[in-house]
Order: sequence, then C-alpha cells, then structure tokens
Amino acid sequence: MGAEQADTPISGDVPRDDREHTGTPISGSARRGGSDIPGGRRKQRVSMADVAKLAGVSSQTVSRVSNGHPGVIDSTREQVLAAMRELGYRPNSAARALRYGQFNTIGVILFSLASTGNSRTVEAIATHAAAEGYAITLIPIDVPTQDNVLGAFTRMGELAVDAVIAIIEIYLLDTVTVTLPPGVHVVVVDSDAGDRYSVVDTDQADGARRAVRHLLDLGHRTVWHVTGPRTSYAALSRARAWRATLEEAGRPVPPPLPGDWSAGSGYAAGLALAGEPGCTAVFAANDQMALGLLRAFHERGRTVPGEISVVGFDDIPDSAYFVPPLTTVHQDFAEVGRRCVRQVLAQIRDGQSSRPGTDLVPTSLAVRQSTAPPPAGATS
Amino acid sequence: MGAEQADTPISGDVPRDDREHTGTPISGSARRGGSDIPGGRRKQRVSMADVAKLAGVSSQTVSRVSNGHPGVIDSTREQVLAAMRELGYRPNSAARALRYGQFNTIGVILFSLASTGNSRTVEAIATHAAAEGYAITLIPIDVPTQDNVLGAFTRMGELAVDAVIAIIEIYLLDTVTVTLPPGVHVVVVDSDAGDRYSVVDTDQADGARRAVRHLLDLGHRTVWHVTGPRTSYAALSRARAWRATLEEAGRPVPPPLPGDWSAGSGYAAGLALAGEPGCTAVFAANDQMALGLLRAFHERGRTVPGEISVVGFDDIPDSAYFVPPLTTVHQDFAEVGRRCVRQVLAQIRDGQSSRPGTDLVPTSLAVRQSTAPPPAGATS
DNA sequence: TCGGATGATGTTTACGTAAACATTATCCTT
DNA sequence: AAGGATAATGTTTACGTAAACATCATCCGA
Repeated sequence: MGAEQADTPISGDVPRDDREHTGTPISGSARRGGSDIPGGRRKQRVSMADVAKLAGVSSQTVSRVSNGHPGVIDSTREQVLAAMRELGYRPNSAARALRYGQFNTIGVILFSLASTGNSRTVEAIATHAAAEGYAITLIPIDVPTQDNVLGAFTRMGELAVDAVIAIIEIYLLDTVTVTLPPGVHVVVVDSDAGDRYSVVDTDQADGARRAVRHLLDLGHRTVWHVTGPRTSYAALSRARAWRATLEEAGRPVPPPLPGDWSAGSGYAAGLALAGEPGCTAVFAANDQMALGLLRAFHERGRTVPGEISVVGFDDIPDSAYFVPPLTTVHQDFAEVGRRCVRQVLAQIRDGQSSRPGTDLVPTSLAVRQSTAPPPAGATS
Repeated sequence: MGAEQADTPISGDVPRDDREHTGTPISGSARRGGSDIPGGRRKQRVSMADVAKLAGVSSQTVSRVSNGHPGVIDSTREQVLAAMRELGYRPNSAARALRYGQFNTIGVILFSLASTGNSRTVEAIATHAAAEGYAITLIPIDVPTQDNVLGAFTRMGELAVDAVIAIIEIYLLDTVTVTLPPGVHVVVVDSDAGDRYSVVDTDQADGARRAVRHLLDLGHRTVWHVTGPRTSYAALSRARAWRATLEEAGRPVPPPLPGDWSAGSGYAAGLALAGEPGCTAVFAANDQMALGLLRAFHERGRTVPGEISVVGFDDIPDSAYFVPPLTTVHQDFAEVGRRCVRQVLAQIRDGQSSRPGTDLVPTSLAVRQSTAPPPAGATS
C-alpha cells in the first residue's frame, strides 16, 4: 500500500521524509509529532481521533486503515497513513482489549527461571507466542506455597490475560481451579494433572527408562539413582520409571539417594556412593547432580566411566564438556514450549476451556563418555 | 471457564474434591456465579455493574470498595464485598488501564533466556516488579538484527507497557530511540549507552580487574584471555579491563582468544592454549568457557591449578562443582534486576523519560581451587 | 432516466472503570 | 429548631477502539 502513493496532494511544506529509503520512515516524523505542544506536558498518547482530525476523516476510517479492513479508497488510506506517521500513532492495546474482551496475552506462572529447563521452556513459549501475536506476562513465585500459587493465579485473573501456562509442581495445584475467571484457559507443565487440565510435558518416564536400559545394556547389574526433590513431579516420575525398569528386568533396586537438583546435593550423594563397593552405575535425575557426582567420584579416585558409569537428565549445553562428557537424557524444551502455546491457542480459538489430556514430548539419549561396561571384577 | 463447570447440573457422579479445604472461600460462590446463564454462553466477565446490581448500589460505590477508598459505610461495603464474592468479580485491568493511561506493566526485551545471566536478571526483575504491583511482559528476539530489535520496540510501543527494560547488545540499540511512544521509559542492561539511556549493569571492568589482579598476585607473569563474542558489550568491557590491568602492571599482553560464551568455544581455546608453554594463567570471560578450558587442559594432561590457573566470570551455581572447583568473578544478577526495576519505577513516578546515567553493580571474587601460584619452573 | 446495487465514509454506541460533580441524609452548632 | 457542615451514595462523563448501523455518492442496467 505504500510508497508509490507518495504523490497524493497533501501539501508542499510538510517534510516528506519517507522518500524511498528502506527502513523506518517513522523516526523523523515521530519526533516532529512530539514537538506539537511546545511548553507543557505533551499529550501522552496519540489517539485515532487525533489522526482522524489531521487526516480530515472520521476516526472510524482510521480504525479501518489501522486494521487493514477493505473498503477504504487508496487516496484516503494514504492520507490516514501519512497522518499516522506524522503523529507517531500507535493503537492503544488497552482500549482494544476492552473492546474485544481479548488481550492477546498469555500468562506464565512459574517458580524459578534459574533452572535450565524452565528458562528454555519459557523462552520457547515466548517465541512461539510472539509469532502468533501474543505477548507473555510472567509471574514468578518466590516461595512455593499453596497460598503464593493461589495468589499468582488470582493476579493472573486480574491481569489482561487470555490464558495461563503454569509451570508448577503438581501438589500446589490443588486449590487453584476456581481462582481463575471463567474464559481463561490453562495449560500445565511438570505435573500429572492430566485429569483436570491440559498437560504438556517431557516424557519423563520414557527418558528415565532410556537411561536405565542403557546402563543395563552395558552390562551393569543394577543402577543407583539420585532423585530430584520430592515436591517435583518430574523427579517423582523419573524415580518411578527407574524403579519400574529395574523391576521389569528383575534387578535389585538399591535405595534411592535424595537430591534437590543442585550440584551440591549430587556431590553429597556421590561421596556416599563412592563408598558403596557394589555401585557401578548411577542415574542422576538431572545434569547438575550428575556434575556433583562426577566431582565426588573424581575426588575419591573412582574413575568415570572406568569404575562407575554416570547418566544425567536434561542435556544442558555444558554437559558435553563435563569431565568426562556426560551421557544424558536429552529433553526438547523448545518443543515443550511450542506445544504449550499450541494447546493454549487451540483452547482460546475453540472457546473451549482446558480440556484434560496429556501431551508428552519424547526424549532421546545423548551417549557420551561417562558410561561404559562395568569393570571386569564387578559383581555381576 | 474450566473445571468448575463440572458440577453445574450435569450429573451427580462428579467427585467433589474440594469440600471444606483450607483456602479460597471463593470457590463455592464463584461456581454459583458461573451458573447464572443456564443454556448459552455465559457472560464472559463480571463487571462492576453486575456487582452493583446484586448489591443494590451504584457501580461507583463498587468502584470505591474495590479500590479501598474511604467514604463507604461498613454495612454497604460488606454487601458489596459479598456480591463480589458471589459473582467472582475481578477488576478488568484493560478498562483500568484505559482509564488511567497506565498499565502497571514493564516490558522486557532480550535475546535469549538461555544464558544464566539473562534468566536470573529477568527473574529478579519479575520478582521485584511483582512486589511493586507490576507485571512483566516478555519479548524475546530470536535473531539479533537491528530490524528485529526495532520490531520488538515497536511491539512494546503497541503493547500495554509503561516502561521497557532492554537487555540487549549495545550496537543494536542505535536506531531505536524514536520508535517508542513518548511517555514510555527505558532502562538498558549490557550496554554503555549511558549517554542516552539509564543503564544498569554489572561492573564488568571491576570484575575483570579482580580476576586478573588475583592471578598476578599469585605470581603469574601474565594472564591469557578467552573473550566473549565481539557483539557483546560485557565481553568487550571485560577484555578491555583485562588488557588495561596487564598494561598497568607492565606485563606483556598475550593475544586474546576469541570465544562465544559456549563451553565448546572455551574447549577450542583450551586446546590451543595447552600448546602454549608460557601460558600459566587464563581468564575466561564466562564460566561456561572456563568449563571448556578445564576439560581441554584435562584432556591434554595439563593440571589445573598445578600447571595452569583458570578464572571464570559469572559464578554460576555449578562452577563450585567443576573439576576443580572454579575460581570466578561473582555477578549479582539479582541486584541488577532490582536496580532495573527501581530505575524504571523512579522514571515512571517522576514522569521523566529515561535520564542518561550508568548504575554499576560491583562484583566480588569467589576464590576456589582452580587458581594457584605458577609452577616453579615457569618463566617469571 | 431512473431505481437499485455497490462502495466509501460518517455517526452512534458499548466495552469496564473511576474521576468529577450532584444529590441526599445525618449530625452538630448556636 | 434552623442553618450549615459533613458523610454516604448516585449520576454523568471520558478514556480509545471498533462493531453496527446510517448516510451519501456513484455506477450500472433496463
């Protein structure tokens, strides 16, 4: 619709700064618009009415141009566009939202961006949402109590949000149902609330099974496990699959060692395991804890993978550069984010509320150098 | 409008799993409100008018109650509150924003949440903003081109946002000035645009100086450096301070090795450095690259810190569990986030637009086990 | 040449909130 | 007891947008 119209008869004295140059014709004129009111505080926003006045049309016509509706003659459209540029007009999304009852915004509730998984998932959510014209509103929860979760959902309900994606431990989700206003859709990550909500998640069990099988296939008699925190559904799920896989194979199930995702907890577990003579293989519920294990074994002179094999979970970028490079379960966080957005948008478009169901993203195993067959002398 | 719909008169067999549990007195009544319109699509939102009607007052009184204004007699207030609960009323933030011309939202523009620093900073921003009643709207930029940055700022301008925090490489900031509507405030991280914007950042130079001094004080003749990407202001700044510190001390300045923040690039640099006989100390521009260095040195049989000392930058949680635990410059990302929010709020409240200036957060050195005096035979 | 179809544009209205102003009831002072 | 202050509540209006409807001009076919 653009530059070829440049010769409509507006006037001679307005500096037409959009002659043919590539980018952003906005810059020069926006500045000009700003200087309209010389002394005092300029009017904060430029509204359609302002544009309409300058262009000599009704504000409805401005609206039509703004939204690309048909039925505006080219010369008029050009005049309006020129006026928009001149004044630096931007549509006011609050008014739009009020009008439409829709905000084009997705709320995300989560505990911490500190964990790799969360931040990558959020990033993917933001990226895909942006591609669909949605923005992301973030509410982090510092202390994970039911009250705080409830509060976050309440705030989301008050905010201009069409849907909520909650990346949240399941046990905190119990009382939440009713706090959201009707019409707001929910998708949940890291939870098995598939009976109540749309759930998207990495297929934790699948990943854990891959890890354990890999170690068993290498000839290890059994596999020890360092768990994530008890409050995490992902951790629980991985531990369950670890146990199930061992049991299916008829292997003894050693007592799981409690961890909390941190390298420190992995280190502590590693110190304990270094003293277990029968231990030749460990599956850590995430890469950080695997890192702690590696360091503990290194300190205690237990070589990896010579004496002990270690498998992690997540495949954080660094894990390929651990000493030794870590064999780990690869999670596709980007895909999780993508599917969250897809689900949420489907709900918004259907007008349907969160329909229960679980959407699992498969994992894969990144085999590197922290795993090997057990040492010859090991109890097999 | 989700699960609470489940017990509108569908049938009796739905298990009521929320009888009498602790929180949310809202639950029961919110559900009632939902069933108002039996057949068709219920009215999406409950407005003040609805509450007013039910409470038998004017909507203005509801507004007063909603905002905690004085001048409402207790009995009336109670009636209104009851009606609010009954209907599950929530203020509509879009209408509010339209009315006030303020959105209580801060926009954050950034490249990637994948880097530890960014995600921690964003988290801190979100937390502190939330404490002040502000929400965060996130726009990530997948491909860092000027056009995309411009686009992100433009979108922010259209969104309901009172201010923008940009965590962005400086060189992409050039054309941006004019794209934001007047009245939107800007704070920038990771940039030296202090002449044009409010800048908050870690004191990169201070941190780099600490790292280099530490190594020189241990007796190393000079310090090698693995840089971050050329596009990063932080990387540039660290490299500059590294060079300056060496020059001040009258030491030779070895050629810097190019990195890109990734462990892989650190690894590559490490392989190169392992062949440099004179190299006894390396300062990596971040911890990931330091990790790569450690692995390369380990592979090449160069002991750390026996033969070579390594210092990183960031102090990511894992770095204490590297082999060996990494001496590194600690960045206070949370403080950076806090100050961003403080600056932005100050601007909003002053009504002043972004006033130039730079606010630097100091660093500290976390001394661990990857640094030691140079080996006895080393050239000194 | 006229009636009606079509296309371009204008006018009215509602979205939900809250400031500004208007009204009514109540209580105190003299 | 009357007048005036004060407190409690109601009414009107504007915020910026866009759907719905209304108006006007133009063009076409019979």
